[in-house]
Amino acid sequence: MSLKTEGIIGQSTTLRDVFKMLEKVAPTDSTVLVTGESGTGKELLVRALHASSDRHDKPFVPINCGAIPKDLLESELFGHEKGAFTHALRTRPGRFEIADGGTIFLDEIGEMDLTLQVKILRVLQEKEIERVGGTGIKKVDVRIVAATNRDLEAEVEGGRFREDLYYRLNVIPLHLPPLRERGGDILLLSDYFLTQFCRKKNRKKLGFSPDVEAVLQHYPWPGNVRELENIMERLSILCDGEVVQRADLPKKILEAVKDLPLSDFAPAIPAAPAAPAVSSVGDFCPPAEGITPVAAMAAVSGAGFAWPVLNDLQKYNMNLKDFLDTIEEKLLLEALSLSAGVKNQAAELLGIKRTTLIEKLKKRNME
Amino acid sequence: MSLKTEGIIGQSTTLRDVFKMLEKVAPTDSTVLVTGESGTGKELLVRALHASSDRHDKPFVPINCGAIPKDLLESELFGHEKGAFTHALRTRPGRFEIADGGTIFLDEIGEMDLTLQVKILRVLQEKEIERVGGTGIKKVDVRIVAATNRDLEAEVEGGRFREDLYYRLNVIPLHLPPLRERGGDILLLSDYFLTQFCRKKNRKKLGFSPDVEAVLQHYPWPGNVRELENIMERLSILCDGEVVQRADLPKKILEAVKDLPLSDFAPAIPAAPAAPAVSSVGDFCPPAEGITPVAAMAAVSGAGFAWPVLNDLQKYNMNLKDFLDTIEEKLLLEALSLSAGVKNQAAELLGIKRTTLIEKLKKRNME
DNA sequence: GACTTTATGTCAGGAAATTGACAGGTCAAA
DNA sequence: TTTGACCTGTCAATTTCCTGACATAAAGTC
Repeated sequence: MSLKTEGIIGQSTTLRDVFKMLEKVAPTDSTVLVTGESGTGKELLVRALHASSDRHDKPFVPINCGAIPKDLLESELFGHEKGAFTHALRTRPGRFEIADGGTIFLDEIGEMDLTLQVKILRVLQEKEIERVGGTGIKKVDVRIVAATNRDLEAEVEGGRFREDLYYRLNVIPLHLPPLRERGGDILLLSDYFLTQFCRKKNRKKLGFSPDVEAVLQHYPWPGNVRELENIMERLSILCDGEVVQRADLPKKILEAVKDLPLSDFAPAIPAAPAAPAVSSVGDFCPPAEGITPVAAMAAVSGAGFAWPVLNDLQKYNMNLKDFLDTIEEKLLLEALSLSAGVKNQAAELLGIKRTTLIEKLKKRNME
Repeated sequence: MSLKTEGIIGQSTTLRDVFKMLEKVAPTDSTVLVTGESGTGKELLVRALHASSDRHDKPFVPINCGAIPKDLLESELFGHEKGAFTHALRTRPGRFEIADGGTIFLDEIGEMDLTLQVKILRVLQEKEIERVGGTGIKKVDVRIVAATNRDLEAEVEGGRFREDLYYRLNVIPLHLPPLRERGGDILLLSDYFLTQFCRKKNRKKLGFSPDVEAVLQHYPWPGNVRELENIMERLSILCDGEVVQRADLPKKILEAVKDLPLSDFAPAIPAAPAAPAVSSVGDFCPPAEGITPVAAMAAVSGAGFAWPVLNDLQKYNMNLKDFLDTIEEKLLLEALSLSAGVKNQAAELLGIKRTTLIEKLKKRNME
């Protein structure tokens, strides 16, 4: 089966195909390795995988291995006992424990330390973990899904990634091609995101004029899905009519496709026949329903994270500054919690200087 | 019927009762007026009302009349034609048009200008609107729900609110008593919010120790539901075990109830028997399901707005500064769009000085 | 004990954000 | 034509924020 799967996934070029495969793979509990450029929506895909698996009502625990300082990552994954290291003030469970019964998503696994790789391997083989400074081992039932935008085979060659771990992870490889190679998906995704944003902003659903569709399909989307999502949000704010016109698109995009004649109405690549959940039946954005492949994506809506809107700000009777300050405070708190109170590490998590963190805390009389 | 409703609503003291009434009122399309202190969850209630009405798949359009500068409010509600006033660069539809078929929620209606009140009255009576500087009138089918924390009768007395509008709005009055008068709801809500936050953070569901329950019920909650929500989020971050202990609570709360003996385990007010959707059956936070009264609330989950978490930040590979900057930029854009490009008004919307807005735009090379 | 690593707080200089004051443009009504 | 009500941008003074440098403490290693 794994061979067959490999073949199909390898050839698939549209999101629909990927999701079809997803449905087959989802219930199997196999380890999955997702590859693809930055911004191709790997997390989106994995969330959909989890949502359509039998584990869907258990935790989905994503962790970005590249974003967490490596000295923190181990205790983050496996937890630690009180006093395991300096300032390990209290015992806290690791992500594997939290994910027990569900799915853990190891994003950017290519960035992971060689020493930690061994421990991941152990979880894969023995299904058990040990906390940092821990006394005993604990059985866990976790499905592991990993993702990377590096070429892992090359990393193995270069000795930066353990070969045995690579083969353990790579049971089911899923490749997410960059958006520019998935012409048929572009309109599907554009419509999906635009609909989402319109709903969030309580706006009428927007449509695309034919030449906008052509432009969207010819633009190379260097930022992949992330960029597309961004553009769609922008349109949901800035576009005035009920149909997005060529002039509404950002200059950057129009520049990039300016060789495309305005009269070129016919989309070069026919749009994949949209699944019902996405096609525009009603005048407004209906709540996502059904469990079709594309709906699986809708089900994980917000996977791209819903950025705050002005309305949220008004709801709390805040001005811009207070609002941003509040968000900042919440993030400070969370970072401190994650690092068990170690300011040094909390600062690193937030990507700010330690002294800056201290200043921010002082300003707020925190701790 | 309206009389009977009034009576029951007037007497109800728990959320369950209010939601029961909601179910009766929701399908009727009557105009509803919600009263209650700031932070009692008026918007939450109204969203639930909309969600359980026949209009649930049409737009729900909230607008905070108090937060929007009054010269903007009219064009915001009714839209405007191109050139209707200085810098009305383009024609844009008003919220009433956007809400067509659905529900519009006029929050803080007590703050509304007398002149605008007349126009609202007209919508109520004639079901038609006219854009600012508009050429013709347009029929709309919108359910109007209003809310205020002022004493509208007193406002009418004082001539600050039109009596005719008051009676038109006040067909079905719903009063949301402050949290401190709804002892039985406190645990229900606490559990609900805590569950929500745990799910968002991929954490195991947390429980309360008996004396924590007692404390929560005795604390006067001056900030009402908003404050409670805030505390629950804090706990979902800071609490380490699987059960919230007395020591986990903020000092402020412990101070306020310090006269309560530690041994007073028995909750003074018995918790309302929790509906299934909220009671903790599984170990983890299951997705909300069902359409019971309390589930109506769960259905509008996120009504309190999901604040960003560290995970979102990592997902975008951003540091704290970039993240906040991005949010800021999105809000700037939206404010500018809402004010049709008038920086003066956009600044007011954001609660910042006009010059500050200009600087921020300049920094980003926007427009 | 010497050395390394990792944590901590303080502080001052420079960078950046915010704001009030100024100067001016446009439009419509008087 | 003048007046008032808007809007606009610029600029310099003030305030706030960020960071690098310094001084120190606790723990582990050789």
